Amino acid sequence: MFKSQLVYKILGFIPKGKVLTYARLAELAGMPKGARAVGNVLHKNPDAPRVPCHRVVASDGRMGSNYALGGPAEQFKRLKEEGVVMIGDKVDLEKSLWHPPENLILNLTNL
DNA sequence: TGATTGACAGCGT
DNA sequence: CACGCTGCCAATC
Repeated sequence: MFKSQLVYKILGFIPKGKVLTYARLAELAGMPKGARAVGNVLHKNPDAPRVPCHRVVASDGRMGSNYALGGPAEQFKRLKEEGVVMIGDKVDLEKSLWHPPENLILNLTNL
């Protein structure tokens, strides 16, 4: 059972206009220190089309460098269109960082 | 089975 | 404030 699957699932739960950092995503996936692992998993990204990776940003609020859908500019534009608050060329994590509901966390734990 | 990789995070300089 | 080094985890070769 690959944890990546759980990561993808969580990504699917992220509402429009909100983003999640790799660290937070990793934490939700059960890897408190596995931000890198998450990145690696997404890098392979066997389910690229069904995974909104553009809603995943780094802890600084910046997006991934080797983004696969068309580059950072594309991701940036898309986030902006979704309603994500941007500060310069970064994301305002204070306002656009998704706060996952507890029931969802319990659900993930149950998985 | 073991070693290396890779879309990161955090702290120090 | 910007840049660099180290630590971590899972997936892949």
